[in-house]
Amino acid sequence: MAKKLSLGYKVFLTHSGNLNMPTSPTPLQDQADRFARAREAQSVALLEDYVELIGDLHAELGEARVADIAQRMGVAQPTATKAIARLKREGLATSRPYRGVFLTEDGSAMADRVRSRHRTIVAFLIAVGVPEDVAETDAEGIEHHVSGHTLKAFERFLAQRD
Amino acid sequence: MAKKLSLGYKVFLTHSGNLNMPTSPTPLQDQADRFARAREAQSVALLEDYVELIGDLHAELGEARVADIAQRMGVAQPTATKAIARLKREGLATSRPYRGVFLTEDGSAMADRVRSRHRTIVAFLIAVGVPEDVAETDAEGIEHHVSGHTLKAFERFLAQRD
DNA sequence: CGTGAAAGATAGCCAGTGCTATACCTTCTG
DNA sequence: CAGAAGGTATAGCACTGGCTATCTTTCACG
Ligand SMILES: [Mn+2]
Ligand SMILES: [Mn+2]
Ligand SMILES: [Mn+2]
Ligand SMILES: [Mn+2]
Repeated sequence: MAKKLSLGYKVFLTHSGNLNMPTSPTPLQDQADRFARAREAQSVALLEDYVELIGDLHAELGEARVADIAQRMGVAQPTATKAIARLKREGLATSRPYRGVFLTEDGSAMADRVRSRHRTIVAFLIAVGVPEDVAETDAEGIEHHVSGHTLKAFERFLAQRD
Repeated sequence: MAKKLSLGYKVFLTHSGNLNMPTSPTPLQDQADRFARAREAQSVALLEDYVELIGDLHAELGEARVADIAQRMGVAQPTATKAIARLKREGLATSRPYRGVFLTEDGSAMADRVRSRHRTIVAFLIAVGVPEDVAETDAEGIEHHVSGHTLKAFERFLAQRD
């Protein structure tokens, strides 16, 4: 810690902005936990995007080939292969060499969940005045950091707006 | 590519995000560009969080020590040291061994921008019905993926709501 | 003052996610 | 039905961002 100061109250230092709120100490640990959660979300983000995309490809083309996955993700083919290896390791997908990629039950469930969330967020952004293409771009990153609680709030907003 | 399908327009797909030009929809490339942008946002996210935090620490304690940075980020001290090395490499911060970390003009500007955006997003989430602590957590990840366009939409919403 | 505890730097490990180059397998086509 | 073409796997490199262990420096206090 910086200096010693009278210590003891440092435990109650609140995060950046507030300074105006009266109560809620927001201990140091809370902020660290938030960063940890964001890091965790990030580590899951790639899995989510791949799984959603593989589901899309099956729906559109009847199969998900590595080359298509790589092209749509905007990465080189070996990068996609490596990501698919991780999906398999985590029980989200299977694949037979030179044959394509398939989602497991878990992977399929994740894909549905992720796709639904993606659509809600895009619809919500458009509803608050963001142009569709911008909404689509921002949603691709935002989606991985929106909690169930926030997602519900977005859905409420969309429902009430009509 | 899987199957042959219509192809033919694939020849015109250009790499990299030229964006802004109204010509040709080419949805395939668009999606790849969106993923690329999300990846880019992620690579900047850590810098943004550190820079904002260093600014906060200077405001609260008069200095930013590595131990404080590490504690608030929820990482081990060498991890913070390594991140600070990257900040220095990118011209956002300086530091003197065993002394503390200081933001450059660029770093300071980024901190202000990032802090303002962070607050706007938290306020916006609260305004649509997300509890404060959840808003604070989700914002920590979301903030790095919100474009200027979307941020403006959030600000409009906050202004009109009253 | 001197010194020990705390802060910071450094070394080295690991996993993840990019990349290129190249070898291998399948498929299409003449 | 033999290649050629193209899709896929593999090897190997770079960089980021975690970690622990350990060494060095600073500074507060006895
Ligand atoms: Mn995404
Ligand atoms: Mn998505
Ligand atoms: Mn953040
Ligand atoms: Mn923030």
